[in-house]
Amino acid sequence: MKVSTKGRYAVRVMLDLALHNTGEYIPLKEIAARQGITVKYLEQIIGMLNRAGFLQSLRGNNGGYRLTKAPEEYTIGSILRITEGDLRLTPCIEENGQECERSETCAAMSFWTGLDKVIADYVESYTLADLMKQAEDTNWDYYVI
Amino acid sequence: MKVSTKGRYAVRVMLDLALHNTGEYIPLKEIAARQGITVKYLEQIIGMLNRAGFLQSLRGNNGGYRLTKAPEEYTIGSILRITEGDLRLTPCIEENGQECERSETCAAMSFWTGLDKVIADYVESYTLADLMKQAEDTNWDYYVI
DNA sequence: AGAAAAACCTATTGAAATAGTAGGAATTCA
DNA sequence: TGAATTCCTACTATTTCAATAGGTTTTTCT
Repeated sequence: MKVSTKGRYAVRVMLDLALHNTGEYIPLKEIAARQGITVKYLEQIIGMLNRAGFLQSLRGNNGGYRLTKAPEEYTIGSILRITEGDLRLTPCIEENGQECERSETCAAMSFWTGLDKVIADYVESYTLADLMKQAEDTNWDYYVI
Repeated sequence: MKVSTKGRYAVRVMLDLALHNTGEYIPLKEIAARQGITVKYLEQIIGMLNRAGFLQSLRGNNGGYRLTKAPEEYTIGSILRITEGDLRLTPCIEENGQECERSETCAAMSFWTGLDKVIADYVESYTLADLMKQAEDTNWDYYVI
């Protein structure tokens, strides 16, 4: 019952791109250095974000990545869902909408679906812009973020 | 990012004990049959709940388990924590209170700790008594719970 | 006393998920 | 052409998960 490194790193990468956004493409090498994560591992993660349309990329020399939208438009939930998949803690309801066979008689069903809802509501309530604000409120740029 | 079967089964076992509570000891065999889970696997799970003081047990013929407290006194969170351990989704703060090395500069820290808090608040807000009510509101006793 | 029924204990196992590593192909720019 | 980059996908080691398994101990009933 943990968020994987992929999910956490995805948030860090997106935040890094948001904080260092100049309109130019930012090479993964720079992000990896700032974040202390290998380029190779980040390639996989940023690849998922890119294929989801969250980023624009440019190959070759001077290539890299940049955001396609304003930071306010990325909820943390949407970022996590790219790498973690569905964020539900229980398989009461599958992604295809199919319910657990016990659902008719399951007294815990509403507890679990309620739990999934508070999580979903929370992660949707935060955006990249909120995290940027957090970063700017602290002395983030004196450190390696 | 899923609650394990141990956690989910623990809730079902506790609810089963609460719904079938007569003051007598209930053998695991009965619970296992109702829940469709093997006795052997449930032994491990109920053992954890028992060692945590959530149950009274009696060995030997006519032995079994029963609750030690009133259903209102068991939060679902407390049950889940027995089998799942700490319910935090991220290792920002360890169980021993030690913080992640990045915590000083981590802009996502308050996001993650806030997420853990909404989860903790939610799971503490539900008790076994609430689930019993859910069970009784539906036609639970016509089915095998 | 003896048999049966239950809790109790802990090792083992197979499968899946996690957290990367690795090697190279394709693209772009200078 | 060469360097820097993205892009793609296979592989691997470790850990976690979900049980299974094989017993030992305790208690009650006959």
